Amino acid sequence: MHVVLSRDPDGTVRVHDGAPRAVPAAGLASLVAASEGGARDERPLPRWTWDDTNRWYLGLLRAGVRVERSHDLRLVHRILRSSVPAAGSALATAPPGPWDAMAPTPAGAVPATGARRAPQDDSLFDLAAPAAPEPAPAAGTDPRAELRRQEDAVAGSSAPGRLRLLAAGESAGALVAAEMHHAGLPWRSDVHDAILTEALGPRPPEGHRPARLEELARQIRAALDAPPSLNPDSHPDLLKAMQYAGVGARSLRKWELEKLEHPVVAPLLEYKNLYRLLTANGWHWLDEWVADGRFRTEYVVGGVVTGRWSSTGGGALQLPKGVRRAVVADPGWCLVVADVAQLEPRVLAAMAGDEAMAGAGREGDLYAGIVASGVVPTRELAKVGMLGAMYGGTTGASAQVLPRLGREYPRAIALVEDAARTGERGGVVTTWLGRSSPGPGSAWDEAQAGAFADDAGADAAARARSVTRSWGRFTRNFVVQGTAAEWALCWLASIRRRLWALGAAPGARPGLAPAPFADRPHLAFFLHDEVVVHAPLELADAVAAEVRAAAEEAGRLLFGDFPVDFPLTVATVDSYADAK
DNA sequence: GCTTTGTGCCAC
DNA sequence: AAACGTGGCACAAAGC
Repeated sequence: MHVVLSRDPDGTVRVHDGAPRAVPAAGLASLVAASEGGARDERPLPRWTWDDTNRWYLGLLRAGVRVERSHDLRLVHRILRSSVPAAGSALATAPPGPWDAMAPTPAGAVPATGARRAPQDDSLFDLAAPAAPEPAPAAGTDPRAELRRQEDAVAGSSAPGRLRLLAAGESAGALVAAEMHHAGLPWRSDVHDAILTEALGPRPPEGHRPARLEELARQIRAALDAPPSLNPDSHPDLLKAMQYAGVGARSLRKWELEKLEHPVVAPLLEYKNLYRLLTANGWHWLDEWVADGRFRTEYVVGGVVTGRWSSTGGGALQLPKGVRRAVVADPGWCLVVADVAQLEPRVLAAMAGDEAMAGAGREGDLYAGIVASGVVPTRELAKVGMLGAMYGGTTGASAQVLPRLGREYPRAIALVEDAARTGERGGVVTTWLGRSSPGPGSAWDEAQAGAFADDAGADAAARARSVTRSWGRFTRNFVVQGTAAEWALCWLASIRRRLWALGAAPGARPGLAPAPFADRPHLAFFLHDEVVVHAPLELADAVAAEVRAAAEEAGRLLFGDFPVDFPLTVATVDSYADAK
């Protein structure tokens, strides 16, 4: 079942399964493709087991080869290393080793794996450029030995079933991340340029402000009676000028400026807004991150402590709503955009076994369900109340409704309160599937020590209290955000498998995506509780149905028969901006 | 000159 | 309303 891949120093690949063998690097893609193609016989497909998904899989994808299942030793090691359910294992108790030090392989460091080369790759130009060498695995990392340690740690843990699911989900997530990097997010540079030009004026020469910003800078100076030398990009200078003009702002934050009444506020807010567009997603961004009609970022699986993904490159997880108009499906294709409604409170309800809260989400909108139960008068209060419960809010409306939520949903609220108390005590909390939080670290220790020192004053005690509560908010949120991330991993894994099973639509027009996705629906974007699938138009309805089925499957995988729903909003659109 | 820190805003 | 979780990123200012 597990087929472990390793690489000799000379690049030769060793394949460890029933019949261990060595293959030249150039032969790997065809070997993997042959194993994946053998689905017609009864044997299950191999679980490709490697030190790092990017290192192996990106090359395979560039050779047009997809795999069904994998096991990412680096990612699973990280989880098991600190997982409380596996705390007694040899893996968890060993001194730090090379698997702990391993960083993810950057996509740029991975060359295409041999075989199935596209014709244009054989050009003289290509021959003149030597292929990049394969990135070397870390010294002292024997993948077979590590796999055994991981299997032992899981089998001997207090929750083998859950940890096994987490390992499979994390590994599948790594496949999805590599595939989304490979396929890219469809991006229309011309549309993006039109958005920028409409808002800012035409692209200015390097080092110059766009016309609209220049005009707003002029208005800002006029409103402040400031000299032409005033640069609105300089916070200290601008604040000084505003003070001089008696504006009364303590900072340049948007929400603070919005409270003021002064002629400078309107042009300044618009300036900040457009300046942000220019610097974060302007022409430079377009030049750097979009090529051949695709935006390619690097997803970092488990890049957030809670298990959420992060990304590096282009700020992919912060794409402003305003530029999503540039995300447009290829001709003859569409985007199926799906997001989960109120994922985190639903996950909380299921973890806590809180049937009342799960029931509030039965008809769709969970916050509306809370209102319908008579707990709070408005949807807005239900929402801020639940968010406050999960984030640790202590002020305002959120704190006001918390007691009523606690009375109606004692199990759910107790779960997050317990997680907070554990964190405040310096303890570790664990998600539903077994990812544990880091310890509080030296800042927490030092704060407590400070409060007990002989010369401790009121401020030291206050600081200790603040650090303590802050860590409690972290662990409170960790269990919910982390379990939501686990649900999302299972959702993604299921979507990925189902999309491939749909196959190519007969007669569909090929898109611009590279093999193996040129004629198949594929995941193109993922944002915590939201996915974008790029699909041939003919398959839009089928894709939507599979994405919904995948959400049901994810709920069952995590929470079995517990009656909790994960309803989706699904939209089939030409542009991402048209979803919801 | 360089790197680090602070500010502020975007996403969920 | 602006305190209440997780991040990435760009820029200017501060520090070396």
